[in-house]
Amino acid sequence: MTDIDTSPIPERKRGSGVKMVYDLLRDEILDLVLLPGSPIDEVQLAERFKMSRTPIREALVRLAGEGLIDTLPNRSTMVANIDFLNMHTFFDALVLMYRVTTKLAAQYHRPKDLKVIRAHQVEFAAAVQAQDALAMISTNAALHSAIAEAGRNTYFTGLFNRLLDEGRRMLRLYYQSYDDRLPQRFVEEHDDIIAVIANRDIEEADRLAKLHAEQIVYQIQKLFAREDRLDMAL
Amino acid sequence: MTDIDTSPIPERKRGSGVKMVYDLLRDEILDLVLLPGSPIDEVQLAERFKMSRTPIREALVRLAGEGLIDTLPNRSTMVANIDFLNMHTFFDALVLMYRVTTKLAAQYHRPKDLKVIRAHQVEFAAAVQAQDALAMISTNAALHSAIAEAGRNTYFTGLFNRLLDEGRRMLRLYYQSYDDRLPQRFVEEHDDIIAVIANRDIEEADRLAKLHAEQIVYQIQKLFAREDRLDMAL
DNA sequence: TGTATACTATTTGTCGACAAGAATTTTTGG
DNA sequence: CCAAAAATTCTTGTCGACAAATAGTATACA
Repeated sequence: MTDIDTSPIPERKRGSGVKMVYDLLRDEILDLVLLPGSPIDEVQLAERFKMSRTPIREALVRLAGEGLIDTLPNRSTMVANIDFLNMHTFFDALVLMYRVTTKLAAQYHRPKDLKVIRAHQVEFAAAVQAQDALAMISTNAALHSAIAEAGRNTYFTGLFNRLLDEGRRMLRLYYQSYDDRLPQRFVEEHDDIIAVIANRDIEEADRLAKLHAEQIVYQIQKLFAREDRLDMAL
Repeated sequence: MTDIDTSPIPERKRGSGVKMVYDLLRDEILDLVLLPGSPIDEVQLAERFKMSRTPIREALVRLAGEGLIDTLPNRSTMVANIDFLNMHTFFDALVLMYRVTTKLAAQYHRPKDLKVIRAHQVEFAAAVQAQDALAMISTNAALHSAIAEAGRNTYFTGLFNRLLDEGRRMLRLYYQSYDDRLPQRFVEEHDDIIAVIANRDIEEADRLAKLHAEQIVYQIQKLFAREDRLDMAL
């Protein structure tokens, strides 16, 4: 008697395939499992997910739309590179979105939003406590994304989430070593920001968000500068 | 001798089909040739463009990514509706992008950018002179898009262009009659804005852009209010 | 007559295959 | 031995067809 392929879960629901591939590839790109510049092979993915190339390609088109992969016509497609030369444009956009989303959250949030926001803040504090740099990045992003949601402007949340994703990718490059940690100060700043949102103090929300964002940008730049020096030493 | 199908241009270059369908559908949606809510039939499009459904679907996925069409899983796909209820979020985003892109243009523009910007302004002035409302909309969008390009921040230009597209769609709804015209004042405001950009006066660029944007928003809201009254009269 | 069920039809999601371009290797000519 | 041309391999873009899901229609039953 020969072995019969008793595939555990060969049945996929119609239409779920694209989303599964999209989500997984997206995570792998943002977590740097797939490094920037590495090629993406449709056939390989088709084999890996046990499906035809058609849904794979649809997922890739979506990712290309978000700028996570680059597609050269009739040629290879690869994970988008990180543009370190124009980093300041990223920081400009990030700071502005921090400010405007926090401001709008102070203006339009509902009681239920605060519960969600505070839950994320608890997780962020725990990550800082545990000195888990990677967890800090993701919980910080989740917290600010929740604040943006409370502002209820899809145009801003859309751009902001995109920026947070891109930031997650950049920081992964530098936090590989796990030996860095964001200062406790950020936890307190978050608490202050949440407080002014709850108080609906719009001007103060803008001011604190600006300071907070600039602190984070400064922190990142300091990190990059240190790495640059290490690179030069080699 | 029977008629032979001497199709004029049956040959399409490999890979050009998707872009062609995407561009054309995009224009038709933004120009309201395809009205919001109207269904999109893949098979019909495939026949119309004389190609298989695969490239059609790829174009549709891209359009969905930009929010121009809505896709219900396993069901119909249709042109995205315009969200009149949350119009203020659109205006918020539009005003902010007007400001920040103008500001960055004052900061980072190069001589060549000004030439392009001024050319667009000439076209806008001509449209106002000709009292061609539709041309005013598109030339105004082109002008501000060019200003944004001079600011050299892809995150902002991306969101801004998206907003301008959405605005183009909204205004088409109200400018069908061709009997409206933007005031000459906007031409002068544009001239002032271009002047401060050329002078690299960042603060003044922000101030003028804010005033200009709020004027435009006010104009649009006035237009909508009038239409609402007409609707109610029916 | 109204409602629930079965059937049909339309539309979408997926598949395997083929063909066009580009990259790579092999062959040919100097 | 090297360079240009030819052949091959490999990947992508497109196609026609099939199958699943849903909508619409007809039928059966109370």
